[in-house]
Amino acid sequence: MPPVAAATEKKVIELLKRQSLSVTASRKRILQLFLDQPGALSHGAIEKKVGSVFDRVTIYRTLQTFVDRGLIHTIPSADNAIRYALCKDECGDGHHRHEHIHFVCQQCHHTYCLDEVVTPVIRLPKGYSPQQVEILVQGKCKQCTVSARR
Amino acid sequence: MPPVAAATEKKVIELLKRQSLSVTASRKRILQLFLDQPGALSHGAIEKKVGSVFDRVTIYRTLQTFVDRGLIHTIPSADNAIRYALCKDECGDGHHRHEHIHFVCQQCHHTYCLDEVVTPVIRLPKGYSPQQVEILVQGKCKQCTVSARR
DNA sequence: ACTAAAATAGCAACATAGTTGCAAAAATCA
DNA sequence: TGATTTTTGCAACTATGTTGCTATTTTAGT
Repeated sequence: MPPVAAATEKKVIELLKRQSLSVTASRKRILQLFLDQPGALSHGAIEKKVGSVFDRVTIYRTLQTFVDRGLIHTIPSADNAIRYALCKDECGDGHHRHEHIHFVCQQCHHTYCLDEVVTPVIRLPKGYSPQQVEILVQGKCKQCTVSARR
Repeated sequence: MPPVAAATEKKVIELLKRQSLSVTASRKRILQLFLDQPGALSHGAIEKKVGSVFDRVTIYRTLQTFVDRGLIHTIPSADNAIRYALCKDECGDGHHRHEHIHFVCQQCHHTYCLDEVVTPVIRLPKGYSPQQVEILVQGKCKQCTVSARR
């Protein structure tokens, strides 16, 4: 058995049905990509992984649908490439609840959701009404720190 | 006298010279844009403001130069449009020191640097070495909260 | 102030990212 | 299975960002 078990098709289909989404080849494939690895993916990365099996537009629309249904969430970035990552169960149709921070490795450029790190409460000046807080930490990830030590 | 005094050309030229940058029309104009208003600007917004006086490429390169010299900094976003804002004096050639958070208004889409709000220290799991922390708060800004009350 | 050297701007061409309308194909539901 | 609804693929388009090259401007030395 491989270290990271591949998501079974059954599981993927169940996830889609739970969101009352039609089960299509592109949705199955793209959702599986997210389940099979821990990090975040950009549209470009997905396009590379699935090759030319699906149209660019289909990928854009699939990602948008997943975001709308609360299956994945977007991660802001400083390099003009929006990344997407799986949501926890608390997210659903039309709403997202995320308390975790995002970590971007400056070496391997992977993006991680650090669920164990809770976003602190930010006190704003008068007049500003916060709705959502995004925390983006840049640095060196676990893997890259380890491999640098060798 | 207008409520917000326009940055004088003298001041702009001095700022550029302090960074040992050649004083050119585009640099003067773009730096002035930043000095004349409190918020952040995207490349697109700058392009609209300066009209077709300068080439798109020139604007890109000018912004990049300003970032390199520590005159302005980039603000990550969730909508794939990098914004730039003036730096404080502590930033310089090749390095940026920012402790403030960024606020994006979901109504008027302005981006503000809230210098009075200090970024909290984030404790990461083992293995992750943080280098820089970006905090992005979305919500309703002062202006929009006030005008909604009327 | 003039000139040579260095830096910058503009142009063209290209690459990537994202959107929209519409017709064809596929998925759902009865 | 067949009708209805949803999704896909295609074409075309807009926005965003980059690179190489040449012309122009700026700077610094005289």
